[in-house]
Amino acid sequence: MPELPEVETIRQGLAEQLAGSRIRAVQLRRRDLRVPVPRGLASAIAGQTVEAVRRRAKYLLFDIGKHTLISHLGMTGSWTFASSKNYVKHDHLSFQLTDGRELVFNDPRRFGLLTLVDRGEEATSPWIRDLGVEPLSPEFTPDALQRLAKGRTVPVKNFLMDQRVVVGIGNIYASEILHRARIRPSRRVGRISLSGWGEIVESTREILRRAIGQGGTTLRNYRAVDGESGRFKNQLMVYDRANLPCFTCSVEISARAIGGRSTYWCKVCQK
DNA sequence: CCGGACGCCTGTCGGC
DNA sequence: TGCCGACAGGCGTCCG
Repeated sequence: MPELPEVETIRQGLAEQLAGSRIRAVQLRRRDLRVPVPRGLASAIAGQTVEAVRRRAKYLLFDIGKHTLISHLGMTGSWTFASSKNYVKHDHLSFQLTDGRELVFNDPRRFGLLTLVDRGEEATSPWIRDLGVEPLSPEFTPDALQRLAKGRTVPVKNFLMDQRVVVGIGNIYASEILHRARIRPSRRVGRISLSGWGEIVESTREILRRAIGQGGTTLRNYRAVDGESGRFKNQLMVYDRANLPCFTCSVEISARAIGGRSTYWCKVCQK
């Protein structure tokens, strides 16, 4: 579900709402997520203070006492403040804060991740270790992409979604980025010119930055910590617009599966 | 090493 | 109304 703009929006909400809060108690209601939640997770963080909430790729990193809690939202994970003490279906973990509020992790499909590492040691964990460059960092450059793409035949859309190359881009933003860059999603990466990579870098930064500014994209489940929907849905140019007119040229938007995922593009605007 | 298919799990939606 | 298949914002594993 959530890509970088959604995870970053959640991070900002958590950082505002949570920094300095003390966790009175932790309830772990289900351990069988994508990988089992460590047995000792609840006792390790109960009674501790949340000092920061950081993000790496699509992972949220909560610095709590001597530990860092690593959380991935998978397709349907969410962190929200519960308005009442009534649990709803798929509430797997909750923090009762000393000020009376309660923060809940809910994930119907259980593709999410909750695990613990020593404070600040996430970079060497198997989840984080092999991740590629942050797209909003100075290391995300046309040269770096061209070097990684050299000799490869993957479609550019799959390449942009490969978290070992560049992190945070998922199925929605991959289509949006390539539309803005005027490049077809099926183009083989080894044959894209340096100026093509330049377009991709610029488009990626622009799309992600604007999407963060709009609080992300809500298609169905996604909600920010405060329950707000992402407003970038109104600015999607191609995603979920099969057979509707391209906003640039009025030709019908094309759609087909690439890499097993729904992909949208304009066959006139994108080459 | 690379690229592509598949499975994980639950909910929803459209067609019949 | 009910059933059934397809599909959903991610990612790890397996196979050729």
